[in-house]
Amino acid sequence: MSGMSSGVCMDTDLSSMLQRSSAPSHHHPNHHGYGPQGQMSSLAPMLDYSEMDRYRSSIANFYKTNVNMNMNNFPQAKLAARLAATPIFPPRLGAMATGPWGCHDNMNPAAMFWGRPKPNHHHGHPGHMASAHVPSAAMPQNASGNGNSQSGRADKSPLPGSQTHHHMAPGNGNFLPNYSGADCLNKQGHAHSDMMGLSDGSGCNGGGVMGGSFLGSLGIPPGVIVMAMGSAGGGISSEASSAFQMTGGQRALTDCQQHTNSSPCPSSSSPSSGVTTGGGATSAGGGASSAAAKRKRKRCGVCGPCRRLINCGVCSSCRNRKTGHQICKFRKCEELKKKPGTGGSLERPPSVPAGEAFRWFF
DNA sequence: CTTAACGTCACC
DNA sequence: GGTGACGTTAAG
Repeated sequence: MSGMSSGVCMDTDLSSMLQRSSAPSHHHPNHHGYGPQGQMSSLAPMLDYSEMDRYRSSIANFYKTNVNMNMNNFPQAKLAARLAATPIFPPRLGAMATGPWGCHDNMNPAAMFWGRPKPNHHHGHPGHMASAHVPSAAMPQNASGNGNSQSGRADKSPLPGSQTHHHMAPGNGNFLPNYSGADCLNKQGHAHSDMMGLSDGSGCNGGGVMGGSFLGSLGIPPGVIVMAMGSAGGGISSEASSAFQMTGGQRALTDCQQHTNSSPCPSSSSPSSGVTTGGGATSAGGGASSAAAKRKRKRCGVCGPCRRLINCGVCSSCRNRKTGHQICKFRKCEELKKKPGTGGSLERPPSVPAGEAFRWFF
């Protein structure tokens, strides 16, 4: 963990910008008028969208420029740059700039590009969590300031700037307002108890993981996202699919997402899914032999780490990607961490009950 | 026991 | 072929 707390204090233009402009949501949702159920009784007056637009432009620009240095190492950064300029989510949906830690102090541009919406009160705890407060700029409405070619995409958003959608992320950005509750917020937010956002999010239903990501800011349970994205026919799918592939176009979430017509990810038995936990459905030949079955397991796709979309950029696996050949430690599937033999036939983490995802969503 | 490195596989 | 990721194993 040493790497986590050290050397992650950003002193970049971005951070300074954020510190200056971003309101330090001080982790107490209620301070912002959020009801315990995520209702923002009085948020609107607190949001200054002109400011948000300003930040958005800044962020878009930031990623288009500064992040380039890390593009190679962090493909996500590319996406971040793109997303910073591409409104795949409804305008004012509430953007995200929380780092993978779901909290502050991750300086890796690639590792911090999703986040929470910027609470707009310019007072509070300036030193605290300010650095990660990339404002909602990550989800521009039109990225006007950058000559961005996709600036008009906001119109395509499936959820047009509805006031009912733009306030997903109270305070600390781990928000899942309606189903996680203040308890969760408190747990993950201020206390930093879930800085890594691993599946141990227990009461928070894994919110920590997605909480650090843009999905979390949708206020939709992680398990639902995949389905929602895919099934949203007229929805976020096209751009969102890119977002989901930010892990390098690999398998984690994209596995789920690719099967939009079938069952949702967690329990998907889709042939090519590979999300068959412990089901060695991987071998191309379909050898189906037990040996082949345990030959190479795949990520469950539903546990906290699996739902994490971005590499931390600081763990040994990330740092030694070339030699280590390992996935980011914080994205390492919980299932794969277990011994193959150990009856850990856990289909999904306790936090993601089988049918719950649908219930959440509907 | 944990971690890092290597071999190998899977996907593009 | 490049890249990401899992399995294995050696080192600490």
